[in-house]
Amino acid sequence: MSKTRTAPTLDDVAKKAGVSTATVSRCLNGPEKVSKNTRQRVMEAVEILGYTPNFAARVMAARRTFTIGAIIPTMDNAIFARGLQAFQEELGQMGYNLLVSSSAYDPKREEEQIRSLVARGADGLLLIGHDRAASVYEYLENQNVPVLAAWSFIEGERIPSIGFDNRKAMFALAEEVIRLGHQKIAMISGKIEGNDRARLRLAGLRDAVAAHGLDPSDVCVVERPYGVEDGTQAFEEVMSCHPKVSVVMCGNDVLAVGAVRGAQRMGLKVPDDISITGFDDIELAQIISPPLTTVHVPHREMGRKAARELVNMVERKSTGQSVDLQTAITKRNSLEAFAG
Amino acid sequence: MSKTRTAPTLDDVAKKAGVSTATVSRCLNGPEKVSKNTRQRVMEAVEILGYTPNFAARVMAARRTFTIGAIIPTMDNAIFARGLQAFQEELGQMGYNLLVSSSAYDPKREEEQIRSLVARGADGLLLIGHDRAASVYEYLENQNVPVLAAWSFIEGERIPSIGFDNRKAMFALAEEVIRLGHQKIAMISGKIEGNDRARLRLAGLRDAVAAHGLDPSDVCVVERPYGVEDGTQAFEEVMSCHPKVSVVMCGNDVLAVGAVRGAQRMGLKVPDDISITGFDDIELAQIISPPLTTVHVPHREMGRKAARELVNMVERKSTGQSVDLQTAITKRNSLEAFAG
DNA sequence: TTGTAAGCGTTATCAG
DNA sequence: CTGATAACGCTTACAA
Repeated sequence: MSKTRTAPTLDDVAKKAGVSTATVSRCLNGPEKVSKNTRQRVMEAVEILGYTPNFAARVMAARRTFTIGAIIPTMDNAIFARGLQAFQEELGQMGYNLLVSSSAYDPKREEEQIRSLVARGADGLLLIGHDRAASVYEYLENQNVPVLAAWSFIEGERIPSIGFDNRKAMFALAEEVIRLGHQKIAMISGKIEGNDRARLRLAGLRDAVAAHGLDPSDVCVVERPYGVEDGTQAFEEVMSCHPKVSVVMCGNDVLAVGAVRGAQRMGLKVPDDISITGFDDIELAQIISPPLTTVHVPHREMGRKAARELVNMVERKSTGQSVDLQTAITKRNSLEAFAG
Repeated sequence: MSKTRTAPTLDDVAKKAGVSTATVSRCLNGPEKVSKNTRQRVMEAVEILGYTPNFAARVMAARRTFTIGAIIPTMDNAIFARGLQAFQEELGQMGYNLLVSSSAYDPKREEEQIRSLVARGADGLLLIGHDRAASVYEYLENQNVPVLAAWSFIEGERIPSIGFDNRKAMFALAEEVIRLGHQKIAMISGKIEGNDRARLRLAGLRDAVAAHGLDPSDVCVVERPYGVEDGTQAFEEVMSCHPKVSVVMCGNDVLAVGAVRGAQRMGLKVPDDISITGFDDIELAQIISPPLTTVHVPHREMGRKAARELVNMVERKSTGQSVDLQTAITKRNSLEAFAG
């Protein structure tokens, strides 16, 4: 008779309170639908038993979870942290929970996580960016789950997006760089496969180069996975292959921080000997010295707006409104006029 | 008749394949229990329909989720990121999923999240540290869910822990500080309520001060929520109230980075005018200049070990083994001998 | 206001 | 190897 104890159920509560399960259920969900007396008895029983409703059962019966799933490329750094935090806060205010998974920038993993979150009954999904296999979108449509993309605004994609124009943003920064007299430009980009942000930032740079009569094929591009150390190595590679480069534009601030460290390691002064730019304007960008000239992204606003829009979609109040948030160039000290 | 399409179920698959639901279920779980022919037919149907098993239903029937829940104080910075990443990777290898929530360092929120994760059927829970209301532990025992604490090793607590001795670690760093001739010491601590790591780090500092014949009530302590800017403000406060302080020991690296910036803002050179120490040895510690002297914590090892132990507990192969990981002082440049 | 009972989509037991 | 069928714990008409 050493049966392992099992969590109490609705039934246990009902028995202890001397009512039906339906009544207990009502107490818990819409307390106003139950007389004060019974409610008190029920709540007491709940308290004594330490009852917590079984989520799976509730989901099955109610066909709603009030939870939103989000899949981000990584939680190993700050790029998505701030926006996601705002996303979660806003969701919380609207009575929704957030479930986060990270895909480690791996499309396969992302697909698994999407399926897992959907199977778990997420009422809606937040995804980062647009680049993914068509089959994923088909699956999503089939499952009839509202999905919103963030961190990238692109019109005419299969899902609406609350984000910003990565191409335009990088274009603007590159123009500034060129205006400052730089001609030999290198880029350290994140991995481009399945990553429209990286892809479009590079495209934006090429646009600007071309627009100013320089040769786009002249810009030296190195593609790296994500991480400070990757940035450092990439920087060293760039400088050894192309010593005449006067500015290294990085696909994000983390790579840029790595690049700055690479420069320091090589005994190069930033920005005197070499300019470096970032993208995202995470906290790190101001902390490193020299502080980074970078593209400022309205992370928190994006998170909040995405939360509101996604919930609207879930509640069928919207079919998906995209919004193009404005970015801005934040000038700090890592970029300077070409003195060469 | 504009019925919104609904995700396909086991039943749909069974019909399409011309078999019973039981067979489909077997196909999906233990493929070897089904003849090759039927399996093929079933898989085809699954494919065509784009079927994904409903997680809630599965959980209800199987009474297992193969998911582990973790509640961390914040995802807004790197302190827990690295360890958690390792935790997730290890879980993945063992066939488990991870669900993460963050409590924003709020005990109430943490309790909600615990209940939510348990209700969601988490097979086991990872919590950070030990300080929480007894009622929480009672609830957990009542629910019969294995729980493990991390980031803090304390013997004799209600749950086993895979972590390190925060008190001892800070004691060691403080001894080093004192050995270097510092006598006027200040501490910028994280919020202590419900946070044993913060509490014990402060205690460790006081231990060391007392052990060296200094007056513990002489150390100026300011307690702050978490964040770079909090560290900066705290630093300014400390220096204006206690200008003779020669070293500011911070409860974690984020606060320390803030403190360094505060010093810079006040025109103080670190470490010439003032020494600053951190705790955790996150990536940021090496990036800031001067790089931080801090306590190195074996984040990844902790994450991996915690994953293995928790899964053992879930699978009833262990009743909970604690482990005390070793920390070490990482000497960089933010701490120097007292020159006054 | 409360109770009864029919699902919700799986898995698992037991026959065949 | 396969098929019925009984759980699993909850919500929600529908009745009372």
